[in-house]
This record gives sequence, structure tokens and C-alpha cells, in this order.
Amino acid sequence: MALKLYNTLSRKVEEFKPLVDGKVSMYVCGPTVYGHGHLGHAKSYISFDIVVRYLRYIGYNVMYVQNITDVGHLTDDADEGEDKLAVAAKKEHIHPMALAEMYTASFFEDMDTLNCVRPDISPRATGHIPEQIELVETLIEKGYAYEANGSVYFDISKFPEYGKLSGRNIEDMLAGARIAVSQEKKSPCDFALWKKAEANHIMQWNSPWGKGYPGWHLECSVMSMKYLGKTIDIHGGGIENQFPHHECEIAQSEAANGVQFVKYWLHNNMVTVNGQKMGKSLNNFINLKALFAGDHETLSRSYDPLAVRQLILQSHYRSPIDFSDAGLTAAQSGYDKITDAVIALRKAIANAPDGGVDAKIAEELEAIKTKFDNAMNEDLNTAVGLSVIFEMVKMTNALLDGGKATKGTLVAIDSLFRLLGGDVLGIVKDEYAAASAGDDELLDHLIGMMIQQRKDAKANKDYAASDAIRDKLAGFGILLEDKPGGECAWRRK
RNA sequence: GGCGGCGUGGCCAAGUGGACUAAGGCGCUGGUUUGCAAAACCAAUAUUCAUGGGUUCGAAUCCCAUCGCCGCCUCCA
Repeated sequence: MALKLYNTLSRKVEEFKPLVDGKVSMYVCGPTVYGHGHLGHAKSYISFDIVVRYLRYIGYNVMYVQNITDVGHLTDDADEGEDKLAVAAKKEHIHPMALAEMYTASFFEDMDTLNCVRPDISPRATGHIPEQIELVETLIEKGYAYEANGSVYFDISKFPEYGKLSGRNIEDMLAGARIAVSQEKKSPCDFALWKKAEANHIMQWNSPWGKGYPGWHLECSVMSMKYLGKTIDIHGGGIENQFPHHECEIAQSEAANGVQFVKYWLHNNMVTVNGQKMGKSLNNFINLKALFAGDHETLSRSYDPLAVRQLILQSHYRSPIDFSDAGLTAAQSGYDKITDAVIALRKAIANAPDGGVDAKIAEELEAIKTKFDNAMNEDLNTAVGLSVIFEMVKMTNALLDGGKATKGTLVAIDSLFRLLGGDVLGIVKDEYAAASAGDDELLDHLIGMMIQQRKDAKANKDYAASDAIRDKLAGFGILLEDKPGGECAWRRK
């Protein structure tokens, strides 16, 4: 069975067929770097991270480009207001490019923490000003754009397909009262390709139309074309970018090149916080660093980044997701359950009796993988994909409880955990920080002493003393687990 | 006003015409284990899929209506 993806352009789930056999070109709208990453970024980039990982898992050679927007978008709408980066930079008393640098680093850090694979290319908008100017020139030459008072606008009337992605028509939009009217534009729907800069505008470049800066849709068209070609397989982004951003990208690119810009348009849905829209202007967004540190008024604790990732994977990428403390706690519990099972499994491998893979288990693992593949092939049903991981957890725990599984069997299970849970879903790690021996040898000795004391107390039926030791360690985040046969293991919580 | 989505157990969430007497997670309850816990395992937890009609041999899944919620249309992932 082949991969199927929901294509916003056709509003249908379609079988995915790349332009070139075995290769996929994919562009995802990246962040505007004027603040730390937040939950919305997490949802979006984890969603597309899954797309990339799954495509690679099923054998495609993927070229993944995700831009960094470090200029140009305005605080208000396409034609008014200030450059968001400039506003933030002014507030922090640093140069806009220093601000962009800082938040770009922060963004990469957060995405690494969420275990998102790095894009192959992360092009910056400011690094592609000449290319953007070239595209504007091309559009003017071909009659799709016009200059007015040092700015250049795309002439929507020359591109009848405008609206095909978002299902809008120009008449309806003209009837709407919310479109800002500019004297320079022939039609209120025309959008800026290049904006004339006032003298006090920090970020500005020379152009054939005087000093200015690029319009806010231009960079994606240009960088997509430059690194992936005139027609690409997949373009992803948040659903709110469907209109106008992606609509404008299509207009610019297809007008300039005369060929289809993108085969498959993928859009992820939005995030709400406690049932309410999370928006920049609402100022209710939870930034990722605060989330990982538990440093937010609505959060009772910190959350493991991969538990956040798991929460996102529990629902479909095209569904909205609500973040709440309760939801995060539930996801964290589930994540811990998987992690504990995998750690226990890997520990057990060392002491397991030699032997090959149990035939029945091998068969079950095969069925599990098939179920996983089928779910993911249906427009990336990560919720079912995750449920498969939980089936493996159950299988693992049952086998470990039985204590008779061979090394070969356990290794086979671990391999599948690494493949499906690790390579594809990104929630199972290759290595976990040593929870007992190894690096923490000293800690292990010390806790071992406590465990021995507790054991002695228990032997004397001094349960008050033994429970006090357990409680005290729990207070430090150390959980004791009594095993059958009087053994006691410890792990961090 | 235009466009789109959603409403499934206490919570989250998959399923979108027939193996659904509805996956999975969290939670709760009972059991095994334990001195007691924790962890793990086993069992139980929706005769029902917002409501009312309709189509069909058959609907959570299709159609219509009603109610409720949400998003986009302005920067946002």
C-alpha cells in the first residue's frame, strides 16, 4: 500500500507520487525569528518532521528545505505597520539581525529538543534579496506586476487562478470590508512584492525601484525555486497560511514560471490553550522553553519535550489540538510508560538467555509493523501509529514479567521500537541517560547503601524506617521498585 | 458577510457505509504481586458515537434540519 496525503489543493486524500521516482522535494514555511518558539511551532514542525521521517522510512530520498524569516513581515497587515523584527529589536535595543540570530539559535535549540530532524537547508530571507528582486523583475516583465511610487504590486487581475488553494474568489473578497485599501494599488486584492522603505526603516536594500524591502510572500517562492526547482512535491505550513500567504506564493511562482508550483499542499491545524486560540496578538502563547522548564502560570510542572511531542502525535496533524496542564500530564504518563518499558527491555537483553527470535513473537512484530505502516500510509495517522507502540509496550512488559524471553526475541522487539518509535515517531531514544549504573556509578553506590539499609529495616520488620527511606528518596526524585525475590531497583522520576 | 472544521466513555483521541458487541492513551474501580506502596500484569469502565429526521438490506460513518463549539478571511505555525 502506498502513502496517501491530504492535498489542500484538491481537498482530497491522494496517493503520493513524487515528480522524480524515489526523490521528494519538500518546502515548509519556517518561523519568523522575532521571539522564542512556542507550542504552535511545536505542532507545526513536529507534524512536518513526521512527514520527512516517514518519507525517508519508506525509502524516499528527501530534500527538506525550511526557511528562516528574518525580515519583512509587518505587524499590522501587508501594507501598513512596522517590521516585526524591527519592533522587537528596538524593544531589546539590539540590531534586527542580532535579534534574528538570537532567535534563530533558540529555534534550532527547541526543535532539536523536540527531536525534529534538521532541514537539509535553512535558508534566510535576507540572504536571498537579489533573487527576490529578480523574481519581481520577471513578474514586471511578464506583465503580472506593476510599480507604484517605489513599491511593486502583483496584479491579481492577471492571474485568474488566484484563490484556487483557499477556495476564495476575488469578488467575494472585494465585497469584504476588511481588506485595507491602498491608493497605490489597482485592486485592494493586489499584494506587495516589494515595498518602498522610509528613511528610518532599518532593514532596507537597493533595488531597481529605490530603497526598499521584499514583500512578505516573496521569500518562500524564491527559496523554494532556488533549492528545489520550479515545481516541487510538497509544500507545508500552518493552515492559517493557506490564505493569503500560500495563495500569493502560487500566484507569484506560477505567473513567473508558467508551471505548477507545488504538487501537494499540506497544512497542519492550529493549537489552542485551555480551549482558547493561541495567538501572537492574544499574548496567551506558551513558549517551549517555559514548557520544558515548567515555568508558566498555567502549568503545574515541567514536561519532558518528548512527552509534548507525544501529545502532538496523539491527534492528527489536521486536527486542532488543545494544550492544557491535564492533557500534558496524561501525555507525560503515557510517555513514561513507553520509556520505562524500553529501558527495562534494553536492560533485560544483557541477561537474557541466548537464543533466536521466538517464531510467534516474530509474527506478532510483523503484524504490528504492518498495522503501523497502514495507519501512517493513510495521511499519516500518528494516533494509530502511537497505539501500535503501546501494543509493543504491553508485549514487552508481559515478556519481561515472564522472564523467559531469549536475547534474540528481545533484540527483535528493541529493533522495532527503534525503527517505529525512534526513526519514524521520534519518541523512543537510541540512548537514555543512565538511570542506575554507568555514568552515575557513584550515585548508584550511594543509593545502593540506602537500599541496603531499607532492606535491613524490612528484615527487622521496622517498616516505619524502611518507608521513611523510600519516602525520603522519593522526595529527591528517586523511585524504588521492589522486585520479586527481594531485589530492589531504583530510577529517576 | 465569505470559506472551512468539529461535536465519539470521566478526560484526550482513532475510526468516516458491513469482522464497530467503537483502537489507543490518561484516569477511576476490582484482582494478582507487595509488610504497605510503586511498577507490571489481568479484568472492568460508551448497547453507543451532539439532537431530530431521512437514504440504505445495513450508518458513528452518507443527506437534511436543529443546537453547540472552533478556526481562517489582518501578523501568527
